[in-house]
Amino acid sequence: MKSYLLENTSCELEKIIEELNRGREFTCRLREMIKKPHVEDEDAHIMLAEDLLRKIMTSFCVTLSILRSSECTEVSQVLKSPEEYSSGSCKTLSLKDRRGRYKRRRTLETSIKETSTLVDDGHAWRKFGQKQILNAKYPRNYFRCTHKFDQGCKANKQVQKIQENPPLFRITYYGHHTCNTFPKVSQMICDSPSNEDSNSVLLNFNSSNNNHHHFFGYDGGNC
DNA sequence: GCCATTTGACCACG
DNA sequence: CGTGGTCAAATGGC
Repeated sequence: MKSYLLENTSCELEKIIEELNRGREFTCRLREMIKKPHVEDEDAHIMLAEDLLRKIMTSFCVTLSILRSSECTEVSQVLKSPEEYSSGSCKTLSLKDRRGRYKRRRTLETSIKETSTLVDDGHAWRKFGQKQILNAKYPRNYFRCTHKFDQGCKANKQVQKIQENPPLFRITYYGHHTCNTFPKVSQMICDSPSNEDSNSVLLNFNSSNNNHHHFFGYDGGNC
């Protein structure tokens, strides 16, 4: 268990260094561009510079995301594997016994949005739970990033219907996306009123809901 | 057969 | 001890 934590931490450190190096590289290139007094195609030159700027911002963004989300408690979540359970202090528990064994994350939301339309926010979410909440009319739905396990992305969100007429949903985001999967450019096909059932439509969210920073229309999904 | 969702079980936390 | 967050077997859809 402890070794898992260490491995993951050093892995994150590597990621951070890699990302910072990338940022430095882009910055160097941008500097070279700025140095050039005259260029043939000025428009292309500007576009290239903006592209580099975007990449630099992305680099910062990714680095910060990793740093922000690298608490040990969350790390242990990501790495919960069968081997982890069967080794070390965990005795030979039956599969059934393992249910619900986890470290609870900090209850520090990244952002809260309220919306009347549930449309795609560009990220791939995987529903992992639904819960009836005390004094709440509608159940709360729990989602994690699809890339939680393959890329260790720690982004989570909860979606809960607050009222029916007019429909209102509260979306609470936890953590930032550290996965490298770029969100698709959302088509913003809002208002699909046929989607009445919150249980079945919750994978489609509004891109205006996202909690991401926008840098020059940056199309990356890492922040 | 694979992958996503559903749903009851399990457990951390206040 | 109650509530809410997460796990994972069962189920469903493709």
